[in-house]
Amino acid sequence: MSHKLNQIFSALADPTRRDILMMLLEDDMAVTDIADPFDMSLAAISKHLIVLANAGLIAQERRGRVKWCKLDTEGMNAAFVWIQSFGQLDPINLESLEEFLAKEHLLQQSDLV
Amino acid sequence: MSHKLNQIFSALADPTRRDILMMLLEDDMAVTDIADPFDMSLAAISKHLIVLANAGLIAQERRGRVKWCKLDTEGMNAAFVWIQSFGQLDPINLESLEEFLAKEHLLQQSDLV
DNA sequence: ATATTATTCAACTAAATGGTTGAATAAAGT
DNA sequence: ACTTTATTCAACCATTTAGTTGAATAATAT
Repeated sequence: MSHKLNQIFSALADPTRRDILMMLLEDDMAVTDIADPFDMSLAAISKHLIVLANAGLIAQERRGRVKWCKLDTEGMNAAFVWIQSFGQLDPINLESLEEFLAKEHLLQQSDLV
Repeated sequence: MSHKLNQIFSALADPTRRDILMMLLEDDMAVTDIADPFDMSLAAISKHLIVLANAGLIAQERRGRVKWCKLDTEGMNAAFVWIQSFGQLDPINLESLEEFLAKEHLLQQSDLV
């Protein structure tokens, strides 16, 4: 588990990789198209994609000669959950929010983190 | 801004540093006390703390010969906000949660992200 | 069959990272 | 004054990382 968080956070630490994730929010993309806007070799982008895939931040599927890349929520979720469980967050205090919602029976316990 | 996210995520990518942050959830601590449970030199921990401080994840204040370390929410919040703004998250859909709470007037708009 | 397109592999390089040790600094206690 | 305690600095080392280039593989198009 922890070693996956290592991979996830370290994948997110690179601005090129964060940019790629943002691009994939729009739509699934082929490797070449992802590489296009970057001032960097295709091989470099290919490596970045492998890092993202190993972290569970994207999924890749080969169709013909094209390898399609799409977001995988697993990695991002793991990061989100860790930070969330850490608490101490200004914008929304999730701990108390969860407590509140649980009390109000607005959501089932199982729906919460 | 982006360069701060680099520092934050890269700081979070190391398990020792994540452990340190968890320890600081309990209470503020001196460098030596933080180092104690780790099978690692004091100097190594000192470096980890500098990385955490540069990322805005902890704040350090020297009092006498002791340097006290405490959590700084700034870094964690920045990471949280980035992931949040990214959307696509399973466990709690914050967008709709915010909308819901706003509608219900349970929280003021200004309390939300 | 041949050329083009999509992607990765392999070998290399420069820089960053995470650790070590021993010495240095600085404050407090005796 | 001297010693102990708290922390960092400096120099070093091994490993990882992010990039490069050129060749290799594999599928599609002509």
